[in-house]
Amino acid sequence: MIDLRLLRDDPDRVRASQRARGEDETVVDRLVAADEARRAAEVSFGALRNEQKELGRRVGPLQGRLKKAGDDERPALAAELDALLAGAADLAERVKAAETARDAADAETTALLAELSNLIDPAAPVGGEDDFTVVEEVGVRRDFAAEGITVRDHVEIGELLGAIDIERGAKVSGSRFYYLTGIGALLELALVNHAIALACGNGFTPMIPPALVKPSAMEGTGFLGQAAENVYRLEADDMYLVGTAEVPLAAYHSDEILEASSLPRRYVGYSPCYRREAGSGGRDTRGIFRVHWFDKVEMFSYAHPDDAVAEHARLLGWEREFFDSLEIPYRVIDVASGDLGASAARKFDIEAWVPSQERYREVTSTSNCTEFQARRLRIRMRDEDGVRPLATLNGTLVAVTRAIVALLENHQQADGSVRVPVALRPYLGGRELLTPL
RNA sequence: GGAGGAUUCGCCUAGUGGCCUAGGGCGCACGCUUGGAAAGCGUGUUGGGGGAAACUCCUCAGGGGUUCGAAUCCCCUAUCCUCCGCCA
Repeated sequence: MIDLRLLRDDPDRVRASQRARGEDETVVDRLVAADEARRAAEVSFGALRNEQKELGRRVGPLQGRLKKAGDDERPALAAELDALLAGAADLAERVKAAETARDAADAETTALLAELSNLIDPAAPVGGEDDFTVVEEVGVRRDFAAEGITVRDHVEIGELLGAIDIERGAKVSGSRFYYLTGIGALLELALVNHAIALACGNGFTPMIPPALVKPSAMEGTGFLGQAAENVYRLEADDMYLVGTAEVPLAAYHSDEILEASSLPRRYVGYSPCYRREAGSGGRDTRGIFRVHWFDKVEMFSYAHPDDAVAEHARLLGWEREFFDSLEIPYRVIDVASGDLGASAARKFDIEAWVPSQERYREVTSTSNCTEFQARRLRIRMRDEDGVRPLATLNGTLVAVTRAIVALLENHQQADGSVRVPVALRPYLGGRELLTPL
């Protein structure tokens, strides 16, 4: 959620942000009105409650005097007490009514506030999905024709190597499921270990987080808005399967106040990710590029808001370092405003070259959520200026299935074998080549 | 799944219907003292809402209730602990 004070002071800025996202901007005016009503209700309740407390404070002493009073003053005191209690009873009614009104106004404001997406970073390109800007292209794309190689896609290579079993994935779990088998399974472990090692070397704390979370964690990270249709919900237990370790890593410090001096706090989580892929029917149906479940190593930072932009650049830097080490050509794009998630103010994707498709495809993504998630999850920091929300950022180190797609395809050889990039060899027992069975 | 117990300001704790407007200790911060430190003494130390401010309200795990008035009494929920059962 955004800061209500900012909404009051500069509603135009919020409207502009909603517009750039292609989202409803009328919510802004409704929210301004609701906030005003809430504050008025707060004042009435506070005043009445104060009156009630003052009255209440007089009851005790009066009862004491009545107890010790002689017969002559008793009737007068008793009458006074009765009058006091009668007044208090009447006041109690009004306090209760005012409290109910206050709570209702509060709930209304909170509900509207939850609808608002994060303010976009003015630096983000404006527009829809295709309006991204290319930041940089990195690496050299192989000329397979010149090498005399007929390009196989990852499904073919995966079969040759005995690395991916899609048919049996479908048999057991349905479409968009797979087994990683043999060298494929080892490849996942190698990628994960390599990623975790890179992160740990840069001061991240490794984490194995729960992949099943309560509604509050899902809501707090902003996945129950427009993204809700892509989330698996376990009806019987009112729990959610996470689509990314970002969820448990963000909720990890919910309701906490962190010392500003301890920031940035960096965690790297390895978890399964579950996505319903509603609305993507028919897209990327072949292979393991778009699946309902995959494993992922995700970086997560809790940062000082003033440091968030720099931290975002650092996360992107580590993502790039990882794909550099895999010797896979890629480009970095600055995602356009209309394609940002509800929580993100700005987002950079790394898109790896996929030879079989002859285009770049998303393999990682890093978002600066500024204070948006932190407000929802009540994560704050304490510094000289007091207590206030901090910034959260996340970035993929490796989404295993997509990395495998890029790796197998970019490093394939004429005979269907796959060259192992140097950086990965230590994690595969020194193997330099994956060969067909 | 069953039976008990617990949950108060970072930590420990007092508190069984009205001077609890939540007390004390530890820790922490600042000050006094000191050549410097320790000790000692003093002051401060949960968050949040409203308000320009004075100030005011909320916050004793969360939610409901009883009452003129709830940390305190009642009900529900959550989490943790102990024991039993079941399972790995």
